Amino acid sequence: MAQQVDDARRPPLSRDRVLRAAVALADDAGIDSLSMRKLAQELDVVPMALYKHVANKEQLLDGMVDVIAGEIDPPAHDIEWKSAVRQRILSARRVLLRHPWASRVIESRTSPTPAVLDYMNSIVGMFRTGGFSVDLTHHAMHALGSRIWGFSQELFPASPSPDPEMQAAMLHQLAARYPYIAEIAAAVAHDEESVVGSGCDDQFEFEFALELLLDGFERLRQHGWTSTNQSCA
Amino acid sequence: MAQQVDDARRPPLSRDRVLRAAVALADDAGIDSLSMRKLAQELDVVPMALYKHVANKEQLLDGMVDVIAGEIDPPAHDIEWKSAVRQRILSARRVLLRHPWASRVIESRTSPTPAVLDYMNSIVGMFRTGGFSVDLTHHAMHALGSRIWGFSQELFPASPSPDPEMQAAMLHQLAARYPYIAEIAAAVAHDEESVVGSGCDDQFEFEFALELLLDGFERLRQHGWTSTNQSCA
DNA sequence: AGAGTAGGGTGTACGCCGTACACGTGTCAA
DNA sequence: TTGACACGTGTACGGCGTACACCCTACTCT
Repeated sequence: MAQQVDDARRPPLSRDRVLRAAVALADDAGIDSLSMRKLAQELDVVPMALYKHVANKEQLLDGMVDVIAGEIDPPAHDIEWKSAVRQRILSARRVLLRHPWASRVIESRTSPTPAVLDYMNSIVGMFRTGGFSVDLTHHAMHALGSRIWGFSQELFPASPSPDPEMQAAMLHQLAARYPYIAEIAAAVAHDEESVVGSGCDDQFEFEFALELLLDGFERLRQHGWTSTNQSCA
Repeated sequence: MAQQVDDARRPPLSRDRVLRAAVALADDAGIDSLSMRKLAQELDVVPMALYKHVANKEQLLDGMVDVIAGEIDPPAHDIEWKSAVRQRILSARRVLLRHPWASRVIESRTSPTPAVLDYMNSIVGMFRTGGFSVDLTHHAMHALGSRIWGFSQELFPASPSPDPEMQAAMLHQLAARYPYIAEIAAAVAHDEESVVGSGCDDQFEFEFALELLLDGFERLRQHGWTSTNQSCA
């Protein structure tokens, strides 16, 4: 009876509802705030109830990755391999920008889920139908690494820039010990005056590296590269 | 008095001793087993004693990264930029292979420590003295991303391969849903018969991608690439 | 010589976390 | 009617990071 009253307020749990709530919570509050207890609270349920739908927290995270993998645009057909790959990867990137926690979670996964395999399989397929050997495709996939997901490791994760004066002072201090880094920081700071934003243009950086790799792949393919007969130049 | 007896058995704590013990513990037991409590136990000390030497666990991890950054070989001089960069990065890679936990910790750091800045500064310097513009150097650094540290994101982190029969069965099942992935898996499995190891040759994969990027940088430099005048081909 | 002070190890306690386990309770099949 | 099953509940355990109050020692200053 009491449960029925509850049921009126909240639909019954399901694996899907749990996963979607988890994604929403991570989006809103950050991945560090995602605990089984908080998630349960969000769903108006006692923590242990979740364990009827996911085996443990690891599997919850796996499921969350699956959910967002499903948000990536379906693969395009009938276009040349490079555009197809780029398009798919940039779509993945858009998804990951909507879910900033996802990159860290993807990195931490220890074995791929079906949705992840589907995604990777489709990209491998693009190389293969684009005329790449199994060998070269294999190494290209490794070379792409996490870039397949549309993110690259940020070395300095966008420090919040204080007022310009402060910034100039810090730059000066930086220059004493790290002259080369300071040089770049200065150039970036200067660019900012024309472009908006508080750091590097991440999208540009990402696409720059992606094109560099794709062009490299193309060149190797044209030269009939194989791993036993290396001629990178 | 009691403390003096203790002192005979264990030297006094220091930031350095704490950090080294933390690195050793992470090496031996894995980063997941590294807790302030376990570390304190290892040092024969009460957990809170650590907090006189590191502000909190985050700073402990920062310090650990600094320790291993110090293990990277010093930069070489008087050789062309590409060899210098490659050499330094491969040295970093060797360090990281000795400390398998380090890549995950590095990724999780939120602001760079001095030793990290030193390392990055030296690599930036190699590009600059090698004739790269500030602009191109900047983007090259981003393109390298975590590869600067000698690791790349592994998408499938080396699943433990069971007996060959089992493996063949799994491959067959894989082929039904993920034909392209299976194709690669089959090729890798075949290679294994001649080469030892239970998966891809990580070192080869790493160097393949590194050379691809370095060659790409070189080509852009020769063509006088700038970010406002893009001609990647 | 005595008082004061700073540095560094200790003990206790709090509020989080993931989750094992035993227990309802509602639904449906036999 | 009875039993099985699915699923939400309640309690409890052992771990975590760390705040805070406390010593005890060594050293400085008068």
